[in-house]
Amino acid sequence: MRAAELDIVIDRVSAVPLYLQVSAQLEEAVGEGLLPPGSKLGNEVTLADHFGLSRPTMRRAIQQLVDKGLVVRKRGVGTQVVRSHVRRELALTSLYDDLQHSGAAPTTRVLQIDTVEAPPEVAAELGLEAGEGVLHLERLRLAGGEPLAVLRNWLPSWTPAPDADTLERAGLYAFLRDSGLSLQVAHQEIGARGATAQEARRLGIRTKAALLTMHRTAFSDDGRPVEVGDHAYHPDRYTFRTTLLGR
Amino acid sequence: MRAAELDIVIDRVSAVPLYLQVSAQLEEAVGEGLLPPGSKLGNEVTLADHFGLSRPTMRRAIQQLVDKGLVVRKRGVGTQVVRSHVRRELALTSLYDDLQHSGAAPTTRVLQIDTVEAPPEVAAELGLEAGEGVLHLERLRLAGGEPLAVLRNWLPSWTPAPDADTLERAGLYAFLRDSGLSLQVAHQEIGARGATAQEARRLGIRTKAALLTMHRTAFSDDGRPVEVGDHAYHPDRYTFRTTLLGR
DNA sequence: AAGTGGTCTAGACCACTTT
DNA sequence: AAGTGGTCTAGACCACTTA
Repeated sequence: MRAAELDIVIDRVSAVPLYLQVSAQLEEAVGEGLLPPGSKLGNEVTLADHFGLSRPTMRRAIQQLVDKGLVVRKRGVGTQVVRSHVRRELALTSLYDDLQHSGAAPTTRVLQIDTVEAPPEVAAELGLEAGEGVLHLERLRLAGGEPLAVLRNWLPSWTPAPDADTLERAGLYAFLRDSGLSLQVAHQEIGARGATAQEARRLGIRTKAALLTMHRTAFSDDGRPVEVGDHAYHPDRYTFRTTLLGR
Repeated sequence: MRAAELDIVIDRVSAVPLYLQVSAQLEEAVGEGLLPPGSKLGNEVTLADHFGLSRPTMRRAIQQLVDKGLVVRKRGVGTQVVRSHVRRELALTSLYDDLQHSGAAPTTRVLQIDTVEAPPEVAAELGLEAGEGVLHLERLRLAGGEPLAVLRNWLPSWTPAPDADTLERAGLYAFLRDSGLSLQVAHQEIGARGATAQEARRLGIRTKAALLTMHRTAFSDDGRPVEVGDHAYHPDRYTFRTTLLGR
């Protein structure tokens, strides 16, 4: 099926941008197999016309799919659905959100909430003086009752402070969002190392067993660092998925 | 300094798109500290005017920086440089390219090149029948003489076949690029596990020690899968860096 | 009220691929 | 030659933030 034959509904009253309305419905069509791997979408101008959009808007909708790794475009040829099963992308959400969306019934056990002197590296990343007071969180994330990850986080003292109850109900990112702090970008580094005795105990693995680690600094929409995270994942129960784009 | 005061040179004859010319020079300015963390860029309309560009083009240049996690934008406020040291982004390049750019003097030892029956999972990912013949590569990547990663790759039989010499000189991605195969998108999954005895021997670590793993499927610009990679990295010598964008 | 970025339009010209 | 995506322009109107 060509994209032009799809049932795309456009609501010009909605607050959702047109290009997102279209790209979301195209993405759904790819997911449902209405646009099977290898099929062509049809050219931008025709599609724009068909849906009653300008070419830039239609183009932007398609670009969304390119950025997600769902389709590829080639000048002179056209736009085709990538011949692969779709994978969930890596987005700026918390592990809690991720799990909730995948229906894995995540729960959180708060191990510690306290104010500490910022360790030098954390202070540097948060743009604070060494030894300045920061909020320190330590949580155990579980899915289906099984331990999934040990989460350590540091927040500068100007941020609102969550309590254990909030964290166990909603996750850190949701709390920050609800506090009016919109996290816009994060830099993260993914690696591996052996588990410490404490981590091994908490995750139910052997000491020195492989551990998947993620270190992250997240920034609010005014560019200030808001959170440093240092997480350790059970290697059999978590992986990171990303889509890479060339040229 | 505001971006409007920067020495931005625009060459309208160049084949490089204007928005890339501008974003590259802005990125450089951020890297050099001419636009320090927290500083404002100035509004789009003024900048576009100043550089003699239309607003959409100027906007696209700035969007490039947003996508790289260098700046954040906020409606009603402006565009500010993120308060962080810049990190290299995760791009669709080979490990070989990565190392070469960082000046770490990478070398490659080809351990094996042969044609094998595709393992079921690889066949599925390459869109082949199980047992179909595929090219199988096994390489050891070193940096500064130290083993860095064990690289296993599978390519469908319709792709050109590199020889050991080519792989040791240029890397797999460069070879494919030179063969006219442009890799446009890749889906990858990053995880951790314990090293097998063979991997441990090759990387100079202990059996069952932590290993950083990456599994990848790369697609050409016509959407066909071109390569499956299964890599194991020395955990002390390699990490993955990514930038995440929200909302 | 003034300033900012977010979205959308309706064109234009070009580079590349295929027929 | 025909068809495709890539780039660029010159506007318009809107939503949000700050003063």
